[in-house]
Amino acid sequence: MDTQIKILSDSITQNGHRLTTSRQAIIEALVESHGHITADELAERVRQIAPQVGRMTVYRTLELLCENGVVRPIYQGTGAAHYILMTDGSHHHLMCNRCHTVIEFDNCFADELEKTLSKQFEFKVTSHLLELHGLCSDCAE
Amino acid sequence: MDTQIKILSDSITQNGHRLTTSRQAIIEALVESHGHITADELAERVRQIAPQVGRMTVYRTLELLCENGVVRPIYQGTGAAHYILMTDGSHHHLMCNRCHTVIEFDNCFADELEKTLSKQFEFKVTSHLLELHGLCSDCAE
DNA sequence: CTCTGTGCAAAGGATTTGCACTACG
DNA sequence: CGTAGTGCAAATCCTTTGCACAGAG
Repeated sequence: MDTQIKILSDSITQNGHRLTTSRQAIIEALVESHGHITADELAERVRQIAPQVGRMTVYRTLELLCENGVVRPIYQGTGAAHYILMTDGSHHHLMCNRCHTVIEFDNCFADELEKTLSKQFEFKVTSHLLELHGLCSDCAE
Repeated sequence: MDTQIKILSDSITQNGHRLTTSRQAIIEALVESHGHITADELAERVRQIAPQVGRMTVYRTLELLCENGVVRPIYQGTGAAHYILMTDGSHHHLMCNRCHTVIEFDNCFADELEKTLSKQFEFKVTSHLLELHGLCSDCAE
């Protein structure tokens, strides 16, 4: 089984919720999309593998995954929330302030910082999101 | 003049836009709020110092400031976007996945990373947002 | 004067809620 | 069996748009 699917599924069962077939389909479609997707777009994808799943279930499942800290909604341009996967415990991207292009990158320098802050604020840190903002080469003219 | 107000104001004029009295009032109210505020809440505050300013102008000014990279909308809990100030070139906070409490902290370790990535992706990085996620002491039970 | 910015009202979307029904454990 | 989950439709809330007017340069 795909590691990400397992992490997302486990986050649901570990919090005392049921892993229904609808939720499984949603998780599967979400992982396949690699994130950066809106709830509606995800609902669309889910319908292709499980036509009976309604938009509402997608919204509610995403909310649940957000609570579990394995997914995070962000503003990417305008309008609807885009959901990104936090299953690796971190997510890093560059975002253009003008055209809202997103470029993901890998970097894991914040592990130590997580520990320090966990103690300082009595906060159980489980993941982080690092967004760098600026202008892409096109928008910088 | 307050440094943050100056940075926000300059971001408007430097991009060829006008610094009207409405925009000045919005910027002033935004800085006073210290960010983490919704557009509607900000409009409310603005009305207290400049009653003629409409909600629309607040939305449009915030959008402008986002384009300029000095403000960033984030999902903080549910519903409306919360706007945070990026006037220092960075913003760091902890956010609880359950109750959405936010704790800000200071840290500037990402400067070098900004330079590296700027070159690697031909991206003019001007600011960053680091969000650590997890559970606050209350929600961890 | 000209063109950007503003305000209103209405439109357009996205998200949430209420409720009866289904199905997992 | 009982409770958590689902789906629909409606409601609600947030954001955007169209347009005529005001104000800055």
